[in-house]
Amino acid sequence: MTHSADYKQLLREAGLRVTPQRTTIVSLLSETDDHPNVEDLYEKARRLDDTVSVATVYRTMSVLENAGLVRKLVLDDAPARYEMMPHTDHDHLVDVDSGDLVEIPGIEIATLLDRVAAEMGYELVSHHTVIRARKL
Amino acid sequence: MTHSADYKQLLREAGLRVTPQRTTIVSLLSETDDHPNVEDLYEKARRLDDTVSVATVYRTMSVLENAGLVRKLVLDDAPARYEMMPHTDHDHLVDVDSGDLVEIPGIEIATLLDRVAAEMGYELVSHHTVIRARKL
DNA sequence: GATGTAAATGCGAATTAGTCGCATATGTCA
DNA sequence: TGACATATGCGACTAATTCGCATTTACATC
Repeated sequence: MTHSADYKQLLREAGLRVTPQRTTIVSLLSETDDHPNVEDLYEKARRLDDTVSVATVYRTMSVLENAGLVRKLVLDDAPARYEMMPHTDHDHLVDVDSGDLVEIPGIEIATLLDRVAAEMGYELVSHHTVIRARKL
Repeated sequence: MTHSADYKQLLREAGLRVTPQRTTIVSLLSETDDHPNVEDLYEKARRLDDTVSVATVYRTMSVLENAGLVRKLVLDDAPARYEMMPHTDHDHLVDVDSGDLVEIPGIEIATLLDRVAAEMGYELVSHHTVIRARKL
């Protein structure tokens, strides 16, 4: 359990205003293993601070995403999920039977996409890879 | 310009009922280079056949997708776009400055993802890769 | 610490993309 | 041709997200 001062620091360093709502949201997202959506975050945040509104969760996620602190995972037929910007780059795999979302470790995919973009005359800004798969 | 009988055939072979609306939609989608969304398709279809409704376009896209005739491209912050299922597999690159969507040719990406899934004990069902990039 | 100001928040209303229920129309198969 | 399942149009509905606006708050400056 990291001290909340760390999360405040994180916000400050990103040039963002430090509000209790943002601090709460960042700490929740930092200290979870899964990939919550806005509703999940809203409910958890509510328990810690009953002033936070859904609108703020949405706005905060957008701010954090723009600041490069969080990553938004857009799925086919479910609300977007979020994770703190991973230090170790990874992509995602959705188990089509269970709906589970698991991380694909490694930089292999990113490396390839980087090269592919370059070959097409582009500089890669970001990428989004979701594999849908079934357990063997 | 392909004869509409071909599109009817395509539907029939997929085990789907051949309706004028479906034929119109398939022909529009087959004969375009870009990746239209439902609204685009609806407007174009309307011009050819003023009975078609938005609901039918949505339903048709869903039917075609399930039948494996069409591929749905889910984007970050825009309505889904569609393309006829490509014979040559490819992924997509969005130019972040212009919003253009271009195709990434080749099977390199698919091959890698296939291998990655297998290494994790999964069989790949489908994948979705969108690169956001900027012209060099 | 007090204070001015831009930015953040809560609330509920609005918007957007997509789905659904139902009555009617139509494709398909015998 | 007739029967029946399926597709369609329409408008109502839902879910996810955004927005407008009045109020509050963070933070730079004094």
